[in-house]
Amino acid sequence: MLHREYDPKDIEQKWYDMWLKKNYFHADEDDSDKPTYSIVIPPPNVTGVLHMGHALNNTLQDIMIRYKRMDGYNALWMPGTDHAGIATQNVVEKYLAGKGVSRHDLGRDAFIDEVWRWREKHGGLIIGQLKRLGASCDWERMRFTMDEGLSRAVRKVFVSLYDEGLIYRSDYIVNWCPRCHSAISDLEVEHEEEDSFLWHIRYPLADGDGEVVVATTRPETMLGDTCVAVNPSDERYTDLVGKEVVLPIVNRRIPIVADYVVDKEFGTGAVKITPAHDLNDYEMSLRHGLEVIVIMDESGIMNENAGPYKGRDRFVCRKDLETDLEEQGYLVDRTPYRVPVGKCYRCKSVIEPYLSKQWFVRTKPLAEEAIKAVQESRTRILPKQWEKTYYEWMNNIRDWCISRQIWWGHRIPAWYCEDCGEVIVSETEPGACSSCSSANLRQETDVLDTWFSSGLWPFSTMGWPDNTKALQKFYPTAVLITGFDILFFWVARMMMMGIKFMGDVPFGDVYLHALVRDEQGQKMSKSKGNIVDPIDEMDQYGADAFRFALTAFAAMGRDVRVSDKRIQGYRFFINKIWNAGKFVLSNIEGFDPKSLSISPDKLSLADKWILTELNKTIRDTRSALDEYRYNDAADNLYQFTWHTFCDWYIELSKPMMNEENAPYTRWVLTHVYKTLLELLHPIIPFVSEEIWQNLPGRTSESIVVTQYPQVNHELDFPDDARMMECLNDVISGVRSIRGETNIAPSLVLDIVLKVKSPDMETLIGTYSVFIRELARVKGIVFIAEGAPRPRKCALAVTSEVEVYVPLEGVIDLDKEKERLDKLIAKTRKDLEAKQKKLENKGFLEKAKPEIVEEQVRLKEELDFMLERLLKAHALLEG
RNA sequence: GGGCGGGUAGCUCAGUUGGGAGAGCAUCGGCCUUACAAGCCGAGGGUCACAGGUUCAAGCCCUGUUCCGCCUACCA
Repeated sequence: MLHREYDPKDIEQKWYDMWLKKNYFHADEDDSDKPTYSIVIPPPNVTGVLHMGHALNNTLQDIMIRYKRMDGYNALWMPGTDHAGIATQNVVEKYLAGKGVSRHDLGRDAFIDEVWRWREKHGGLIIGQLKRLGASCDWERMRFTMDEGLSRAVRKVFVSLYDEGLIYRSDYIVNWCPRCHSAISDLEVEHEEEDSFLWHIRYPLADGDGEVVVATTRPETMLGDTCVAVNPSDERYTDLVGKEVVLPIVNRRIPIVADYVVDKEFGTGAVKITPAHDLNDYEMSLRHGLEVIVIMDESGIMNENAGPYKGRDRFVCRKDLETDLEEQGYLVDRTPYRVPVGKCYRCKSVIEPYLSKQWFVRTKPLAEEAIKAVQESRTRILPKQWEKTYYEWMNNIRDWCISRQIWWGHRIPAWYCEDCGEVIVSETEPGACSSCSSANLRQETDVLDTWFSSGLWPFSTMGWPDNTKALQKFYPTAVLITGFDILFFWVARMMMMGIKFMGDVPFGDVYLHALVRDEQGQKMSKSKGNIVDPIDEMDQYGADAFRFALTAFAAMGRDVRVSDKRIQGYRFFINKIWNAGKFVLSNIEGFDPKSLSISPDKLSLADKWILTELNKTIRDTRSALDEYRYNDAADNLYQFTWHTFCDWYIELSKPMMNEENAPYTRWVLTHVYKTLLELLHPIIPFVSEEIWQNLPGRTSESIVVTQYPQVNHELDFPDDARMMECLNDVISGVRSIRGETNIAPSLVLDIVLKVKSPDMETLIGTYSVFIRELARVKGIVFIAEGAPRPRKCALAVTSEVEVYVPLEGVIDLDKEKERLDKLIAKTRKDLEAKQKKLENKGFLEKAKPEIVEEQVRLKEELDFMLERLLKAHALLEG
């Protein structure tokens, strides 16, 4: 029996524990009977806590996995966490700072030990939260990107790409975060426009008179200038090319060169070139063989090359330099200017383009294959509009900087020979130099970008590089479900790596869901203070209501806005389901559905109707889930549960409970409700299980492993369903009259029905109990089609029936007139539009015949209604 | 600069080959009808951003305008 009131706290933990105990979530690679369905989880940061994005993402995955598991698939959901290099290192460093210790105090090995300890202590948090949400991952397969197995995969891939020349080490301008003390990839830089200035600075010619004025947004970099460039076709400067200017303050002589990339229109048409601190400038320096001068250290502090500014922070230097330039007459102008500023996505520090030696992946050849895979539909990207974005990025892909100057991560498997300088890249530590046999080797201290290891996730988690049974069984995965924000970071890289090392795409579908925003559509962030905590939501409304809300929000390709109000609305929905369960259970005590054999002749019209509606819901829900139309699935189920099953069928079933066919009603009631719970289970696992376990006629021990509902063609009665709709229309008609003319609900009415055919009269006669109970009617009198209409009645017209409610002594005549006036006006309007359409020759000639036919039918219906309404109105007067 | 998405009821949003404008919440009126007042019954409310075009027919397709949001970019 169910508790009187639904309380999520009573049931969620209980069932999750049971599911784990029964090992339902485990997918067996030796099971050869079932078709396979697999998903790998986007691994959350090991130090992270569950946020709304995770909640949405994992709810959507869980829905697919539970659906497929119930539907007979060998369904694997591979779980795990990501070591999140920079993020985790930052967290642990902050923790240590609280104790007054820096990572340098500890040293590399001790610090890494500290991070592992941190992970032991806090790494399980988010996993527990996923369980709270109901995630049905195969937990015994839990992986971590720093596990020995996955680390082996990383080394193998690195060495293999290096041997092929697809990984190389080179000096290049990278995005340097002076706070993280590391290079980061292009993707990890966030661009923002900020108010700043454009400085115009005078560079005097070295010999004789004259000067060149350059414009810059970063004046401090002039300390590292090694030339001034102009466009070769710029006549203003033709004579100056080849001459030298003197760099103010530092008094270095630098040449004026001509280069085609210089924009004549911008500023003065002359640009200062700082090869060590700007990508364009660096590339230009290669073309012209220029000197390269690094003027800052790794913390963004000016170094000895900055002369008098040595030791000052880069922004302090900018200010001081400006003052000095002005005092010495070099500053020509300073105008307000919007500049794009790159910031570290982790710590928001301003990124410094910085010349350093880094490791890169040559991505072009990998990207080509990844593009082809999507073009050939071996992988589908959904919603489709993201395909273009994917192509765009892949086509313009730049080499990927994979080295990070931090400690927490996969250490790059490269060693340098201290004697001969040879670089040895190897999966295992080499004993001696491959070139000179020296044992004097030093390992690379850099670690790899975290995304390098996540890029291998779909196969490294399954045991690669060993050719495991899991790989054979579950690779490629069916779908990757993730947020669009990591399409490049992660999805693109998995595509490249999967194709390269497995020879096959990592997933058949990529479903990209939207980002979760707050009610105002703002991105959630700690600084804005608009974070909605999923755990709070679950505490307040229960995991099921929360999941259902997320599912209903997840319209394809749209932002997801969380609204407390809506989540609460779905909490009420769960409550509705619960109460319906109480109703069902209280009416089937001692009833055994298996004792009955169901045949159509035993079923009432209402039974046939609800069974037909159920089939439709099964069809719609399945196709919605198959196509990742989550909100459609949720909406369909919501509509059917509340407004079809509860509002109508349960009410219809009440009077049937006392009839002789009551057992069949009980059967249908139980069957429909049980099926409904099964349809809902992937979305609301806990409450569906709780109620389902109380129902009779179960054939498995848990809803988790019961067959997902299939359309039952033997219990499909579309014609009967239409008849039932007619009856419902009569009920609605009476209710509408009641509502609008202020008839007291306690007043039981007599009505007169005028029907089109004797068949209809028989049908209504047979099921008049429905009308009597649901519309609160006592006497029903039928009159024939040709008979005179009763006077002084309110009228409701349906497509098949005219419903007369005698007014005298019952209702307000004027109210009814008003009501009819409104109806007449509306019907007239509809009719006019319809008529116009049907008088249009073009329509009759060109529209599809079935469309025309339909329009004619609708027009006739409107004609019929209007005529009745007008007559009723006239009769009111009499 | 390039690309993408959006502007539909007071609010938040659905609307799948072009063919009767929808939901939830809010609002108004009436109900303790024995599963549920976290509920039931009834009702009101929209020139589908704007302007053109294609079509017999446009919220939906095309063009332009405008306003928002996001992604991307080496114009100092």
